[in-house]
Amino acid sequence: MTPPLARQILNRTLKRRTTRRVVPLAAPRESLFQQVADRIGVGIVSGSFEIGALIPNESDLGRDLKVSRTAYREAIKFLSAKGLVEARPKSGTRVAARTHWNILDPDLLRWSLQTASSDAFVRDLFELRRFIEPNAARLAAERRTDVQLSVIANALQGLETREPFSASHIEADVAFHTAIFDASGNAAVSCLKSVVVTTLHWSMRLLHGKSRDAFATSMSDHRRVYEAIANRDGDMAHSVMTTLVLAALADTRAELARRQTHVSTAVE
Amino acid sequence: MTPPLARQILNRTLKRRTTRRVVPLAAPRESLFQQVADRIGVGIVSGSFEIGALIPNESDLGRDLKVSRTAYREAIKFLSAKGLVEARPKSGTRVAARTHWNILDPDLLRWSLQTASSDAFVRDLFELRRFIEPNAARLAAERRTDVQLSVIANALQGLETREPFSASHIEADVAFHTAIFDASGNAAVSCLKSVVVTTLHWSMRLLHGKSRDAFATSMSDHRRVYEAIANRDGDMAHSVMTTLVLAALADTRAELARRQTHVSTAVE
DNA sequence: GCGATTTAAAAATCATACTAATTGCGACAC
DNA sequence: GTGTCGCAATTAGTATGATTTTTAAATCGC
Repeated sequence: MTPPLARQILNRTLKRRTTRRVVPLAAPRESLFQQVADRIGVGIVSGSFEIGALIPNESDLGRDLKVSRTAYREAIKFLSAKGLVEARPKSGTRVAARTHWNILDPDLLRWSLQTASSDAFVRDLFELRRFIEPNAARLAAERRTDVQLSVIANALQGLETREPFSASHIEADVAFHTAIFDASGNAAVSCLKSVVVTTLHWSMRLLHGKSRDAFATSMSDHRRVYEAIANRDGDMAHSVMTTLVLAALADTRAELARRQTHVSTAVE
Repeated sequence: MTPPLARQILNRTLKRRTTRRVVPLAAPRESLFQQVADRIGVGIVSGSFEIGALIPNESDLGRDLKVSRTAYREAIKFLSAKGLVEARPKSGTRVAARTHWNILDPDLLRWSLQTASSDAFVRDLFELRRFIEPNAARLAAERRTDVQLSVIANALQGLETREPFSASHIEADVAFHTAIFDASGNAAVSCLKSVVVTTLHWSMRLLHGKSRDAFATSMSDHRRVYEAIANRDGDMAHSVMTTLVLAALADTRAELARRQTHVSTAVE
């Protein structure tokens, strides 16, 4: 008895195979296995596939999705590399326990971003960011090269000139924080930049257009971080970045709480 | 022109396919694709495959390893999920740039552990650990349940009763640090436990049998961390854990420097 | 030279056959 | 009834060949 819910979700929109495939206009043409991996990945992260649930077996799912076993299996291997699924002969392929998930993996974070994430997960990621990013800023202040500094400077300029809450603004924001991680000179710390990028996207989406004075404060904080790094003042960089992260967290949590209240009120 | 070095390395010991496969006595019988993934993974992490180097193409490598294209391709997908390789038609499958590697992935860390890691990488991981683990200890102190505390207590007892530098001692050490991450109540932070585990293994391997007084200090630090968590004293947990990590880093770096000196002297 | 077109190499996908491992059930003994 | 052993069914794993798609590079035309 395969879970009908899962199958429905998978079935919904995935492109059907045609002998001569229609070229989607100006689409990047993601590979087939990757579409399958994305779909199942999102399904798992979003909770449509419950923990321990069976993923429809190779022949069934393959037939439903109109993809060959090869594509299906490669998707599964891709997911198993991220700890999302575990396959065993006879028993089948199951969604692994959450503790096995490599939730800091960039793909997983991207999938999380696509789903309504739990409040707890948002908190966890912001908490981690708070532990990491101020230290990354300190390292950047201590170790940056001039070239790296100029990359940060460029991003800051973009941040200050772009229309607030526009797509190009968030792009500049991502570039700014990414540049700091790159300048930290620590490959392991740099790996966590995707955590920050994810929280940035959350914040922007939630706070879209709200609190223009909070926005102004944030801009001035960004500039002060830049200046600390330019002056090679590690302590200052650490301190200002801490302020910046805490402010972002506070705004985000406040907005989440507000929505939560609205929902509860609406329900009651 | 395929890189002969890489092929030699891959060729060396991988089990040859036989119609009726010899059962390796008491071996867990890793799947074939996983053996291939491990082998290539170690090859990449260790630097035997240089960045940007071509990995022998499907038919060539498959023939050399005596595995089917299926197994080879699934291994490649597994590795690409960790950002180690990138495949493109016509140009082939290449080792991705280091910045694309997900070096915090448990498998990657395991592979790194199997190879002589660069001094810089050891430093990076210890640095990250220093940023994370004290904060994890603080969270554990603030949020632990009684059950979680008892797990930490058990590990501590193991740590204090086992023979120093024995296999079961390092096992208890890993259990202690792991239990603290589990008690932090933050899934994202918990994901980084493998970083700590890796540094623990490095330390133990390097310091095997040396500095018995440093060892005694470390034991008393562990106990103080436990007590802080038991007393729900977050600041204390943070502070003692910082001391503990810094001491471990100092010991490890001193030993690395000593060996480095010896090598240089020998060479000159 | 520069852009459009062709070409070829390699990965991607499909289909199918076969192998191996694991689980679960049922027979059997106690 | 309870436990153990062995068989059979199910499912993932492996192998192989054919075909399609993608893309880098070479070629051609201007």
